[in-house]
Amino acid sequence: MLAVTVSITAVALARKLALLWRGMPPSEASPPVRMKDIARELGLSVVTVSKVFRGHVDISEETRRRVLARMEQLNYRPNLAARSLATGRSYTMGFIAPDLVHPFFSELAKHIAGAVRRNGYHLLMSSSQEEASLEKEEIEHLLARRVDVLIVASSQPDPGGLRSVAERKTPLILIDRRYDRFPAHFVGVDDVLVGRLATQHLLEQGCRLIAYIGSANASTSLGRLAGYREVLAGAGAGYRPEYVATRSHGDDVGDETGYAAMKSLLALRPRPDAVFCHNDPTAMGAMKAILESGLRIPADVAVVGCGNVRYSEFLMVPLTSIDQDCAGLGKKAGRLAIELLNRPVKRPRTILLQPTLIARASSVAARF
Amino acid sequence: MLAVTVSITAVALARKLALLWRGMPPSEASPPVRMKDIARELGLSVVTVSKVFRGHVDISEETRRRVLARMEQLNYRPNLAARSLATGRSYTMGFIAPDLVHPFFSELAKHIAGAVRRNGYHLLMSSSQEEASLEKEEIEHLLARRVDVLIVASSQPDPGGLRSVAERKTPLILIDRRYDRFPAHFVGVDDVLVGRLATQHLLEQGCRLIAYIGSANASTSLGRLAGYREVLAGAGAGYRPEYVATRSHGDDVGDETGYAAMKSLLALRPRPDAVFCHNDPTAMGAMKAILESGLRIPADVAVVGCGNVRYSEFLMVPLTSIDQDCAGLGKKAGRLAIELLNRPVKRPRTILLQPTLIARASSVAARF
DNA sequence: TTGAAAGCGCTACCAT
DNA sequence: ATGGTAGCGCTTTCAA
Repeated sequence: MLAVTVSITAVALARKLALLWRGMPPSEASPPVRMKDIARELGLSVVTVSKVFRGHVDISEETRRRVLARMEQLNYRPNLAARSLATGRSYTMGFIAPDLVHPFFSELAKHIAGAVRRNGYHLLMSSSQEEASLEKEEIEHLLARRVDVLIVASSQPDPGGLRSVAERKTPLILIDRRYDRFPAHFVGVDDVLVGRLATQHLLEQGCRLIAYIGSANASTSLGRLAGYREVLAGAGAGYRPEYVATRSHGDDVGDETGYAAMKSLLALRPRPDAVFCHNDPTAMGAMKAILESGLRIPADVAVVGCGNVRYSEFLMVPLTSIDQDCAGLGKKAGRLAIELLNRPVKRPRTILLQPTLIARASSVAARF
Repeated sequence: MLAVTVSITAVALARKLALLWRGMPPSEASPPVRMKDIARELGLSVVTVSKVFRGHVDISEETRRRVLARMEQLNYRPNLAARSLATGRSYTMGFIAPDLVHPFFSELAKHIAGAVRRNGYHLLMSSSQEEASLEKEEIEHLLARRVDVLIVASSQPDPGGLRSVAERKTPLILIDRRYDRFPAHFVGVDDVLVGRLATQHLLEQGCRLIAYIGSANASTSLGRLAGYREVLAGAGAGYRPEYVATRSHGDDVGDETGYAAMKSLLALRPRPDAVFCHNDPTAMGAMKAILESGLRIPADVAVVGCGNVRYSEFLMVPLTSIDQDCAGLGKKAGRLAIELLNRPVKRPRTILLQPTLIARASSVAARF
């Protein structure tokens, strides 16, 4: 009997080694270790093993040691599907952005992920391509996956589409873009201030005919527009509706939108001598349009963007931009998310970070 | 009895409406609908409901209709944790890249996600920050989550770190970066050809002293270097080791690496009259260094990057770059991943796409 | 300090 | 065509 066992084992081992030798994985990998396996080996119950794993206190030091040691050896990893089913938590958060290739949102994703990582949380990310319907679909998809928290930089024109989420028990955190009087947590910057900073800066550079390129979809764009108008009004510089370009079509490609919008603005008389763009990709497109028209930046037209995206300084003309502290936003959102897992659902919290202007060549001393 | 029931329902409804009215979510959302609920309502068994949901054939048209109708009404969503536990699949794939803010990789992620989306798959994404140890950690993390497929743009200096993955049953797809004689699927471009295209192009522009900036970590960089050397040798243009800069430290910030490397290269005599950078962020850094030194692009130094990243044309000087068909890579990888879910594990497949050169101002007619 | 039992929601297998 | 039974691997509750 023993001989037979040995010989079978030997054959199996030989086969395995042969496969490894040829650089191939074994045809049948050993199935993952389960608590049951460890329990049986150590003559304990599954419950005890589970308790040790979760750091429960009513376990003797001796037992704990043995279990942990064995887990280490076998490289035990809990089956999260099983755990999810039992606990009702997925240890997963959803993050939806209009465009994950836009450096602002990918940077955001990176920092959120970093903030929740230590708590064993992973991010399921989706891109809505700046389309409200796709966003709704993705929200449903993530909700079906039972994400524990949903973080959304929303593309909904109004909060109606998010209403159904708010009605479920999954906590919802809006980031960057928000809706007034909508019962969800919010992490972002003061967009009106963003608009003020940018416009004020352009005025200080001597610009007088300041245009704005925004998007009709995004709340951020509206806030920035408000700040822009406010400062213009205060300066007596006059607000001209024709200097404001806000497209409503889904622009997950801000650069193209910015290019087209700037082309139109440049055709106006008097021609604008500055443009404030509601995000950096849009500003890139605008800069391209300006240079193509044979005009100089900032001498003929000064440009200010927003987001202070990673590659801003490598653009045609280094881009002045409003920094939104992307890293800060991500971290705050991540921390808030973790907090919401345990705390009872309190009233919506709003976290606002301060935007700051980073001056670069695209605007500095435009008129001098 | 009926009266009582009605009154309870009415009270509950009123409470719910009151809450909605105030714009707040109901304090306790109704728990998700389960197959059990639908089965009970319709006087069927859970099994039948399950079969309908999964499009099984042995179901009467009548039953199917009723079940689907009810599911629609109740907006039924399966509990994926339960399904995972029962099937052993997570309906999730892992994607690890050196840097998800790098537009090349975020674009890749976007297309992979798009390709697997219709199959009900979501992507768990992680960034390894170009560090081998972090990558290993993330791999373990994703494996613990039982992702069904793992797609990795690896930062390992050698495949040793991936060996343990290859030995498990989770299919592994390497993307962009690969290792010779390593038993994993691969989707990428022919990197030697990339190097040839870039170098050949620069020679054709009249450049003779062509430098290379790469990374010691990435297989891609080595392949491109090989192509570069090959062409230089063939042209009798001579290969000068001092013109090759490959840093080994983790450069998830290619732009800084490129900047520093270019600074050194510019100090050489004779000074290079062209530089081929193994990716676009590196090229951005290099361009900055060149312009800062008061030199012109391409007249003094021509630049070619690789990746043809979304914003390449908006840079200081529109950047000539080797396009790797990012969208194609993503789609191919996604399709392969789906295929691997069902097919038995066959021998590693290699999918190579053709790179193409996109000429822009940073290199064109450099010497004329 | 330990563990038996029950159950999370779904699917696989095999009867009927 | 339909459904009963038996899990999947883990946590929760409560008894020992």
